[in-house]
Amino acid sequence: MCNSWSPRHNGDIFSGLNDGLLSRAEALAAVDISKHQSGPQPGPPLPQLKHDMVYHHGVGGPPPHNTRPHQVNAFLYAPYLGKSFSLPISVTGEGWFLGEFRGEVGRALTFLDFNNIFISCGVGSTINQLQKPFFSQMGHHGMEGLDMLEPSATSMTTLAPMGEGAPPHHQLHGYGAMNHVMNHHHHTGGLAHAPPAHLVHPGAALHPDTDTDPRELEAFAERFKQRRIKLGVTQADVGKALANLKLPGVGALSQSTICRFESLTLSHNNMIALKPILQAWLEEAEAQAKNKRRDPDAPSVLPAGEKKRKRTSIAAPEKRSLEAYFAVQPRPSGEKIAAIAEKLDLKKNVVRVWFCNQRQKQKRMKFAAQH
DNA sequence: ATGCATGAGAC
DNA sequence: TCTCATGCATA
Repeated sequence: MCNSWSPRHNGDIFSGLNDGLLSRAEALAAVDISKHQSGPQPGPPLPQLKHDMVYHHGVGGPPPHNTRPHQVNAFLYAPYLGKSFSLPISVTGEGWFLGEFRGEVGRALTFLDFNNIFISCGVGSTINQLQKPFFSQMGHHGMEGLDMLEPSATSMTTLAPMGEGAPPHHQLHGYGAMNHVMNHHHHTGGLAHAPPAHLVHPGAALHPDTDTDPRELEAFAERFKQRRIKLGVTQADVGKALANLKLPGVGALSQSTICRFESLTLSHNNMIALKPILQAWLEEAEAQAKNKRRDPDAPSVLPAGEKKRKRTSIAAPEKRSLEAYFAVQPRPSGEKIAAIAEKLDLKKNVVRVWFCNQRQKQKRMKFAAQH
């Protein structure tokens, strides 16, 4: 297949682009036809490919037809992210669209969309044909105008992820460096930090290395869930029961938190702080179960419904734009947040909170990724 | 299970 | 104004 694509040598793809194109293009996609090695190309640094990507190019099949889409494995380079990706794209006479859209790649691409980027295919005869915005064929409204929100376009060719002088922030150190920062109290349960060792259940491990080890936490979380289920207790039940443990400074928790603990979607520090508490509950619960002593449950009187919080829902197109911008600048200034909010017709606070939550999520993901 | 929100405390 | 631990509401 792909005959009409006369596979040119990949090595020249980047250097072959003229300055005009380079200055404007924020991402380059070089079609990596099956015969080609899908590995890094000379020129920009080429990070490893994400493992969560799926490679399924329809190569080897019938020759390309103008009207029938065919898939090729594209090599995409996103300068802003300083990363490269390889992914399958479908090509038609009209243009092309993604074959995969998720994870980091998805973000990179929405990022491209956000900036109204044009992807260039490294195959001579079809470059023009492929120079179309990703989403113009996906029913996505254009993002024209948002470019004004972008960080200085001059550094666009920089390979390192950048963004309006955002400080290094040492966040790459993951949670290791944050273990000492977990010292603030909290309004809800006072669980913000790990309880003093002497308050921890006797059976709890006290050795830092043991309590802190991500793998140990993971193992415990799984054990916890299984035993919890065996006890016939729901996540919400556990949360409430925690208050009955009478551990100093330990109050109830929500189903959300218990769920997140079990699914390891809390921050590392949070996991460490909660582990001994949940472990204490688990052991107590199993002890009571053994004694055949079941609590008739508490009355739990719902304090007359009042302030019903309303959860705003951000529509997919807007969300893609936010993700796009996030990929470029995870920490936009207040002004930019306002600008983004206006462009997307969202409340500024909604946008601000979205970025906050996104950062939290990203931290978790990064941590999980390296463990 | 997860998206959006809140609030205390740290910058 | 941000981070972080959490929670409410909902898909």
